[in-house]
Amino acid sequence: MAGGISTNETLNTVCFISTLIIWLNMTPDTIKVACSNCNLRELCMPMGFNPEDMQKLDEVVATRRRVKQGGMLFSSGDPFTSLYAIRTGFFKTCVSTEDGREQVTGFQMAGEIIGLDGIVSDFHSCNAVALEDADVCVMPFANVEDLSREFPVLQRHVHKIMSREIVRENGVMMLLGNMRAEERVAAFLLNLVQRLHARGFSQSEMVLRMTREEIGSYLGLKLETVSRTFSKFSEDGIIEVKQRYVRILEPDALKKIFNPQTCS
Amino acid sequence: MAGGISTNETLNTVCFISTLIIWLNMTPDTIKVACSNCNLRELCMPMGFNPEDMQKLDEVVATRRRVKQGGMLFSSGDPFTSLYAIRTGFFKTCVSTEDGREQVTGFQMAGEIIGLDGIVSDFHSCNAVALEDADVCVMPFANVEDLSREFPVLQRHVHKIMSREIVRENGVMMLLGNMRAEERVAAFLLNLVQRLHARGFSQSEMVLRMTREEIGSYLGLKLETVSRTFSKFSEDGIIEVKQRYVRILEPDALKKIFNPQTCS
DNA sequence: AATATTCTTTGATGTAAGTCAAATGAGTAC
DNA sequence: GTACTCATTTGACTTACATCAAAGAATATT
Repeated sequence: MAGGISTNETLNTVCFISTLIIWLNMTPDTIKVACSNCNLRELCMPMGFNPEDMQKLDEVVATRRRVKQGGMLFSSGDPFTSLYAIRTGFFKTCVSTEDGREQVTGFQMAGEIIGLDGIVSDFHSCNAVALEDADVCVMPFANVEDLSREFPVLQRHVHKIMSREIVRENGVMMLLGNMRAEERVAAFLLNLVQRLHARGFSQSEMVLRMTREEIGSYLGLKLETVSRTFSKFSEDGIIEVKQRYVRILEPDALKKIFNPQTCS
Repeated sequence: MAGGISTNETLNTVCFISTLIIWLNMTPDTIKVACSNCNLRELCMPMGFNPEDMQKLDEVVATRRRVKQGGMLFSSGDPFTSLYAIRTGFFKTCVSTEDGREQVTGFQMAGEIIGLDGIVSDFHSCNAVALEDADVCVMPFANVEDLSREFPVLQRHVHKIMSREIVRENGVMMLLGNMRAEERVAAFLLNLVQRLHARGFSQSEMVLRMTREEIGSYLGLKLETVSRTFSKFSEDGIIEVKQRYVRILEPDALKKIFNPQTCS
């Protein structure tokens, strides 16, 4: 596999309306609480169900939950009960040591599943913090397991989600263990814009939802190093940066920094 | 959670005979190919089955496979078919970039499961290399999924194994992103000896199965730094090192280096 | 037993990223 | 509009670890 964060994850087309809903940040009340008519379905649920099975699948989601910016969806030590599918908003997950050092372990956006860390011990081992106002589907894990036994395609889907997280973390280990600052930052930007693009957003522009310090924590760098690397890329004409706004001017140059081999 | 690699994973007692079997490196022919009378059962299988269910569970394992030292159990790009339960031997898993940089993502020993990386894409994304002659149980993933639907306790077990791997990797991210060389090496030694102890080996002595370079790759350090850190710990009277042999003289000192808070 | 090979240790030196510090810019509360 | 606060940028300097190099052990090969 390509080292670091995968930059060629493919995804079924996400229809325009779901993009609109994300942009307009519609309140959950305006949308029926059911996977069967959720526009993010293809992101967090398996595909290829007949209508009646799809309705049974709606039982996975018990409720919705809103989390304000800065709020915690769950914290380290909380009893584990549910997985969460992000409908809108943006999260970070992080672990911390007793002496207060924090490591961001991931950034999650619409359609992604969080809470998998809690399964092994029945307690969460990391914090999930909303970096903007968010809306999640609460999926009690007991429901997930019950329905997984009934629907092999859901079972397979759950396994794939967990495996994908393992593979993603392998990539982060490669980043942290082997790559230089510029490679890490390039990989981070490419991965983020790729995931946003898969959700119907621009493939060249984005507004970062996290601080330089949070990016640095994720990448094993200090915030000053992240800032300097952004400035460097900007001076080289590879990206345009204005605070949280980032535009990728030369995607190939970024890919080349991240992985010199696969680019001409 | 404590940052880095967990150092207090508990485990049901592993009976003396399994230890003996590992030590004597008995050939698989001498042992019936069945989980129901496997001495490592409590490490890789769920507990609390009645005898008839246990026999059905034997169907998970299709065959055994031997891997010589230096041999590959699977490589990046191989089609994914099975998970593997290690019976004897010691593995490393690693990912690599096109330009040849390698990142060791884990070291696995008897009773541990490898191959989870292949589920998401139906292809393996890492290499599993035997660091000593090894013997594994081949568990076709189709069998695992079929039986998981039948036995909720197996389903839960599979989920826990995957979640455990995610949590372990979170800890490694903390190590790589936040910790200094001494902390990383201390965490590594404590984690390794703890897992060996859970398998009936000494809680203070071990013979490393990997090179300094492999340890360094796992910890995001160069082999010289690993060697120097070992020498430093040795000079400080914390450990005794003779090549691959390591004896922990002051476990509390090691714990204190890894995590200053939780020790007096 | 001799030789080659691979692994480990140790020293000398280099450097990428960290640390410290100060200025600037954005966002928010009053 | 002014005063805070918090995030970001940039510069000057430091440092932990990497790199380069060479010698010494252990293991494998002949």
